[in-house]
Amino acid sequence: MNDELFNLIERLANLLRQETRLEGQSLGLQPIQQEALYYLSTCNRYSDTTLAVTEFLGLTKGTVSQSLKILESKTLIAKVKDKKDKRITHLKVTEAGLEFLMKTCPPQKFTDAITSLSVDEEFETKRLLKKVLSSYQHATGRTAFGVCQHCKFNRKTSDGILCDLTKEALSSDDIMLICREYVV
Amino acid sequence: MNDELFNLIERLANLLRQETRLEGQSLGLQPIQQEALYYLSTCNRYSDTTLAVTEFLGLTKGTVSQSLKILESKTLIAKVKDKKDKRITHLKVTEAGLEFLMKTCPPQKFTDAITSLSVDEEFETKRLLKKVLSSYQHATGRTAFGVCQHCKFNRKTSDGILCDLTKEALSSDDIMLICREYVV
DNA sequence: GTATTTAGTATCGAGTCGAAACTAGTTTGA
DNA sequence: TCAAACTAGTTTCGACTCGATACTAAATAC
Repeated sequence: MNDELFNLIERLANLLRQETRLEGQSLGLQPIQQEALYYLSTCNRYSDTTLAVTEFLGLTKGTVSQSLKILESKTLIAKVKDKKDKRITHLKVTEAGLEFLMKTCPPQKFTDAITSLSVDEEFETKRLLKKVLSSYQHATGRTAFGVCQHCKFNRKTSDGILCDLTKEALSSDDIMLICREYVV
Repeated sequence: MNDELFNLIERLANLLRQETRLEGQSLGLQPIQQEALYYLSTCNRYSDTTLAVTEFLGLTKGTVSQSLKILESKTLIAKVKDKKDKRITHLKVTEAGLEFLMKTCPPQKFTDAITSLSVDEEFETKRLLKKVLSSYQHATGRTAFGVCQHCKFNRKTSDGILCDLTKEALSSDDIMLICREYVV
């Protein structure tokens, strides 16, 4: 069976989606809305826009705009206009949004299931899946979405950490977040 | 980050879903319809019913009934009434259905991406994901859906292979398929 | 021989989705 | 400099997903 890996990922994703659907019922949140919320809690200030969410989820911007509108109406995120570029709206996860994520993400039973792996096995699983994801993203020509500190543009200077792309200073918290401009 | 593994699976699944959506356009097939079709091509005669598909995909039977109706209307599957139990309808993948799956499943770019793994790595990835899936299925109390020949009820006798649950004879092709009654 | 259970279908309303048309702000370049 | 091209985001449309609920028909229980 050459398609076993495909099958395994699909099935894990189906279970995950199902549990996510259940977890979202308390607030009336759909799985995709929770995914968007989760992404927004992990990304940096260059990547917290409608378009970045669109790229991350691999949907169209009209669709994503709808989902974000619902998240805003439930006050799980807040829209903040960009100071410099008035076209851009930053999406900030609110306290209520973070609280929801803390409770539900990742789903409890998934976390339980992971404990069946040893520490080494868990590490190895992550490493292997990262490799597959990276190749797959490359094959589909999609934005990579990596962690800031591992990016080509991330530069440590005597004054602190700098993004060579935006020429802005970055804090040690900043560089832990996901960036849509990530380049290996 | 404790939720890294969760994130990786979600992202792989999103990419997969996107490519599946694209592949399905030629026949106007939605991702979930393709998943049902694919499942039906891999399952045995005890597991090719609406209810089995429902359990496999983790949805409700009403929803699945709709998707299967569409697959039937496109003559990708055919409904065959069970001889013994007239409530049961078996869902058989047609030639056209198999042809579509051959072309599209698993998606080409995913298959390409897998080649970035060595043979050993691919084997190890499968082993680890199987372990996670198995634990996760157990945690959620879902049907296991395993391959017939590895099932507790599968018994090799001098006369051939037997299912101890249904007491029916199985062929060597039969025991390669997925069964909803699978028990470790 | 009625009551319960099981397999599957039909219908509803809320939400997802892509496509396309739209507004508004920014950049480009003659 | 200022119109054209581009970019970020929204709105609307129609097809589809999804769970919930109510339904039909057949099998089983007792």
